[in-house]
Amino acid sequence: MGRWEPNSRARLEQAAHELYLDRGFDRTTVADIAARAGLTERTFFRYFADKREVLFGGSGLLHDLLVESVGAAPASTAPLAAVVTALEAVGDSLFADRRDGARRRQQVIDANIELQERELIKLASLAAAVAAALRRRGVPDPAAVLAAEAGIAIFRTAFGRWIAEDSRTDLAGHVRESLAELKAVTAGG
Amino acid sequence: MGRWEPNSRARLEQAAHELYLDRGFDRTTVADIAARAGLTERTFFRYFADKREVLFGGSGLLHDLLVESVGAAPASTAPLAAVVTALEAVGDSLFADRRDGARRRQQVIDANIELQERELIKLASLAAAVAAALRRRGVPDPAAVLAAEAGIAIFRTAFGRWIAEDSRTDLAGHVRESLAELKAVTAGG
DNA sequence: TACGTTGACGACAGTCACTGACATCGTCCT
DNA sequence: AGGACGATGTCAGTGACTGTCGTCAACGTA
Repeated sequence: MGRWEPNSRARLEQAAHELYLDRGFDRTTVADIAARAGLTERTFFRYFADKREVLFGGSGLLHDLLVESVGAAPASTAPLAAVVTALEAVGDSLFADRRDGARRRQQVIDANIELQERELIKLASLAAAVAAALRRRGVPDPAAVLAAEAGIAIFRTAFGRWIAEDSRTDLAGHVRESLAELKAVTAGG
Repeated sequence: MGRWEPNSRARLEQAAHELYLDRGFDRTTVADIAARAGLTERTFFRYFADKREVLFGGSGLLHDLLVESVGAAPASTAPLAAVVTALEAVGDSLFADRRDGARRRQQVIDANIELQERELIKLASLAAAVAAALRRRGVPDPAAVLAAEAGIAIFRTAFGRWIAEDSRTDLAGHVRESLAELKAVTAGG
């Protein structure tokens, strides 16, 4: 047995989520989080770059899976189709049984501007990574960026509706709907 | 004559821009800025909510003009067309003779992640305002958000290319090009 | 002219996020 | 046994941001 309780990182994450949810993000200090986890402030910052990052630990996984999935599409697939197919697959495999958790997380983020800033930059870096994956498929530059950006916009609106709903529809369905909406909008304008 | 030099806000803005540009954002303290402007740190925070906000003073103007311009389009205009037309008009009238300034500003922002976060949330709030303006025109909700989001994506890529170029093309031209690219991408995928 | 009010700023103390340097002590390896 | 290692604690520091109060010129008003 080690000198300390195991799973420090998970304990910090758990403590932070709980405190953010009931006190709100800006009324919980890092010292609070560390104390609840039975650790010190300094240790918190060894696991998380800053107070916000606790809520975005899963974004790396989404990032990797999305890039991989875009790269794996048949060579003949059109750029936006490759992105949307990747979103459907990854979204379902990653979020299928976690809607309540996602809802709570989003509730915390929606209540705080700094957290929204962090979320936006994560999404922007996701878009950049998808654009790079498209370029590797031979898609030239303005198109690659725009297809990636459009894909992320689709994902955002789809995710929002998936979270807002009570009925048991899947995320992928919302993604397909949002794609259709976007196509209608760009065709008409 | 007042008890102090006039134009405190402008002096702080000037000092901040100069320091951000040559030392970089994170190696200049608010005390530095205030001292160069002949003021105190406390006064800086009376004019700017935080250290980043100094670089985003003009965003309110862009916000208002864009919303007004979207609202002023003929009722028959399609959503995305209204947004893009507004972007062309406002972009030209607001940035026409300020490309060098915009370039320097962007250089500072691109060098610092916190500033990119702030820029992204400004753009997101711009998109939200445009979506609201579209809703006032009777555009239903998924379409309004997607058209606004698409418009902002168009603006971002257009602005990026406008800044990167040396030749004297106008911003509106880049906006039209980006729109065409997006249409091609969404039609194909 | 005297006097009260206001507005812009300074002074000061305090909180909190975040960092660097170093100490501590189980665990593991030889 | 003994030394290297890894996870954590301790401590001191910087800097962003806030609340509170004091100051003083300008301005209006009696």
